[in-house]
Amino acid sequence: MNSTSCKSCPLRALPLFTSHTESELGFIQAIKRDEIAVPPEQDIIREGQADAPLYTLLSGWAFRYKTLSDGRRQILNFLLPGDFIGVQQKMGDSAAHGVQALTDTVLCVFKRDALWQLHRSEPRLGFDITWLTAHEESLVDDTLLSVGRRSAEERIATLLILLFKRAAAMLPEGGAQGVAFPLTQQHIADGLGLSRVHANKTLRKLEARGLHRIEGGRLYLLDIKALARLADLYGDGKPAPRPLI
Amino acid sequence: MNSTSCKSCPLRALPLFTSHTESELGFIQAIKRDEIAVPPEQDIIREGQADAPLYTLLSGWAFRYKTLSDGRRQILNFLLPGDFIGVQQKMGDSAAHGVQALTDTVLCVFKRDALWQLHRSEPRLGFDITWLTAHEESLVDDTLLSVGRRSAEERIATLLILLFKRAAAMLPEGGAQGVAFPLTQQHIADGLGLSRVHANKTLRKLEARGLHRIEGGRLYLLDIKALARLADLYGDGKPAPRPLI
DNA sequence: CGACGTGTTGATCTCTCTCAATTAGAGTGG
DNA sequence: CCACTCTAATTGAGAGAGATCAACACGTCG
Repeated sequence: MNSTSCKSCPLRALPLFTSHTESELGFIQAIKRDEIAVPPEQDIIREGQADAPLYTLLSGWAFRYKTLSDGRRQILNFLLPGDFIGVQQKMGDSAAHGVQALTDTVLCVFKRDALWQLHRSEPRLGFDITWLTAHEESLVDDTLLSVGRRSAEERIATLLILLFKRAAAMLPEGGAQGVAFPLTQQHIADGLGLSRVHANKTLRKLEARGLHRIEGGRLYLLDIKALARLADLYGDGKPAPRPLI
Repeated sequence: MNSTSCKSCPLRALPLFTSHTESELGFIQAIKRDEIAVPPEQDIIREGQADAPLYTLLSGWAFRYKTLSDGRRQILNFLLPGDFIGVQQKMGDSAAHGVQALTDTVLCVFKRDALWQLHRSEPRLGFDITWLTAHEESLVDDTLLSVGRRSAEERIATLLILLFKRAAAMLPEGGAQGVAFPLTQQHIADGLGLSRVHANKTLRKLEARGLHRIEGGRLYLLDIKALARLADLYGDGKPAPRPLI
């Protein structure tokens, strides 16, 4: 069901994406194996799964996670269209984390050794991928800072701002009238190292203060200044100016 | 002071490192700019620093960290010889995290655009680097799981085991008679999202139970089984077998 | 209509933080 | 060799953020 051609990939229209040469596009098309749809709740990669293929998220949301044997789950980061899935595992190795669809998703499937092929014959794409990988790491870094050092209120504020920005960046532009927001409170809790109950109480507290609103599967930021102050973010997530005392 | 030649790099002797062709070694040598020594406590890269070069840690320990404007600090991961420093930041961008030396360290310095040069002319090295980057991310993933979902005892047990393994892997082989361990309790606390006081109390509790000992800057694991049970690690960090209920 | 998942809310409980004070060790200078 | 200093490690006490437990509301779905 190799339906979409890479040349007409909808993601290419987004401002985030670098332009590709004909050769690069041709190469991508050549290593693309399939295109699959995955419904919400379903695992794209199971924890410990061996030899998972390489994917690209074409549409929908997903998340990476790890669990402990007694069921405690930590969401490592959320995946939006354009993100890679499965770069982490070395060839022939098993996955150290699971990946699960959050909404209805469509994925492009690549052979596992595509990564090496790509580095060899299209070094510029290879370079892009190491950069994307490094960038995904920086998202995890941000979450680790939150979970390790921010209070529940601060964590929620941080998550709302960062997810809003990522979701808004996928939009055609225009009205900051809220973005689609498919997370349940359980996902928020698991992403921030909180209990479901406490995540709920904190969300309600911020909502009552008029900082944001989540309704009908959409997220509206009503007081970005206040949220950013809570999150200790300056500008757009640039590192904070450090007072010397 | 370009003292060490890449050909005789001490790191190459380690079993962890893949062998390189003459061409690859020559290339690395060619982009290597310098070799510098950094004393403990000193920043290798400051948070927010623009245009930091690319480094490789030749000897000693370091760590990546982020701080909030009021001083709260989270250590993202620890760096041991062979690790890369500074791949995360895009060219011309500022560093999203700081890097600080933990012991006396020696670093190889590379031009910032070495990364692209390398991808273009030595794709196999480029591939290695994306894999190394992905691997570093998986270390952060592990820590995030700890900080988000493990109790203080479990976090400490996990950290001790994982650091022990990494440090031991650098050793010539032989006696598991403990490894050099340069972290203060403050570092442990900042790496696990705990307060210094609580990290201390938890360490003492585990030590009193005979699980480990830290003495004279060395770490000894006295009851790895018990530590691994606490950490919920099976074998060597493989994902836990999931009970279906 | 009952079952189920998600969201709410209140009442405890407890793990971890903060505050404070003390001890131990390493380094310095006289 | 000994006072003096500084930092890291300890330990106890009290406070608090967030967890757990328990009910209940609401919407969806078979």
